[in-house]
Amino acid sequence: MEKKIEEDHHQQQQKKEQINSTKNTETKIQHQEEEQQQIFQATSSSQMANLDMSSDHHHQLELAGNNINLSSIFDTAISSPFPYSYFEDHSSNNLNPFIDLLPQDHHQFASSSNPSSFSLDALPLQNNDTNLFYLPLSQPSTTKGASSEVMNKEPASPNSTSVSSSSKEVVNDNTDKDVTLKDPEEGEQEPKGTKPQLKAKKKNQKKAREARVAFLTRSDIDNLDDGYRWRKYGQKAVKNSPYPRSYYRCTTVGCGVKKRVERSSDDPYIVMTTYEGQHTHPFPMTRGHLAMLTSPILDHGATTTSSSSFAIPQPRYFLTQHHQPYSSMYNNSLSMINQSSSDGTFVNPGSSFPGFDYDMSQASTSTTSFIRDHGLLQDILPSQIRSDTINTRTNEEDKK
DNA sequence: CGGATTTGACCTGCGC
DNA sequence: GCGCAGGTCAAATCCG
Repeated sequence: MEKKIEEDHHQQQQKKEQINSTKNTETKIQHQEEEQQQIFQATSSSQMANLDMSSDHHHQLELAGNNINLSSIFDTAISSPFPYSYFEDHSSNNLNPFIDLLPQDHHQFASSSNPSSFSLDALPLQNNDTNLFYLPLSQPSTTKGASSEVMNKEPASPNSTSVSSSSKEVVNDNTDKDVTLKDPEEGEQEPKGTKPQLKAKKKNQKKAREARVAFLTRSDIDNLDDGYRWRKYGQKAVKNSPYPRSYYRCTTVGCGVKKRVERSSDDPYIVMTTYEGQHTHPFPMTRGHLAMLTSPILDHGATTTSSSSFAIPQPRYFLTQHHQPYSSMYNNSLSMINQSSSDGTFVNPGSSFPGFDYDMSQASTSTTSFIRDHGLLQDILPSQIRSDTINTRTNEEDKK
């Protein structure tokens, strides 16, 4: 076992070195662009990337319409192109089909005539037949240990809520396989029954999979701090991947939210975090989590009263390295795909954003409240941005 | 000592 | 029916 871990680690190191050497040049150019700190203004949102879940065999990401405006998907302040994208295989069979898509040719995007208008219209849909969704993403940092870059960006405007805004509503998927979520009311409080009892219960239980949200994060750290407390309850080797998948549950009593964390086999820098379910409790934010909430920070004064905001999983590095340069912090890009039900519909995060539902309605305003606290945030954000966001208070803050 | 993590066993669903 | 892979359980272990 230990031997295997060592081998895996060695492989990882080798991969990283490869990455370092091959991307070094691109990264330099990237940094120059990043220094400009181009913030992409969010625009309208009415479309959403849609994972076609009508079949477990589908490994396709559909676009809810042909003219997807990327900002309507991510609705985020984007300071650099995305080098990677992530589409979770809803069948949970294999992430690799999506991982295979990760490294993208982002030249086309980079050469877009208007760097500040980040639209999917300009993005190559390299496979029209399957409606594969390609997002050019930013370059990775390459320094081991200090390269906890979050690729995810929070939506700049909750109004358009990144991953949201579908014309379709989520429906319970009773036909989907895997995952049977406990009733949040039962949650972890439920006394464990005997195995036959559990078995019977599982049999009788209608399986309704919660929508999922997947984050793609560039980090050396597996366990990204998203502000919630998680307890690891399992780990499994993933087929065709040297990296295991870890399973976590929210430790809050009665909250049945789960998350899976795994590292891309193709790019060991990439950590895929998939959330499932909705928190039934307030966001347990602490000072240290200020850094996670980039949405209002980047919100350019846009209203923060709409339905969605969420906590992006962040490497702990960011939560502890308070002097992380702003540029590097926001150079990172986001890839977040809302998961749909197996019937092909997809979630409107505005109303039910898995794992973040509570936050959506609260954090969208509450996050700004935390910005009033200039404590850690001061170390992270430029004063200009802070000043844009410190004017609102929320009920949640008042509670504290 | 209590909570968190590890890890092998077990369960379930799916494809062949 | 069998094998495989994903997901979960729970006892053992670790750790602060």
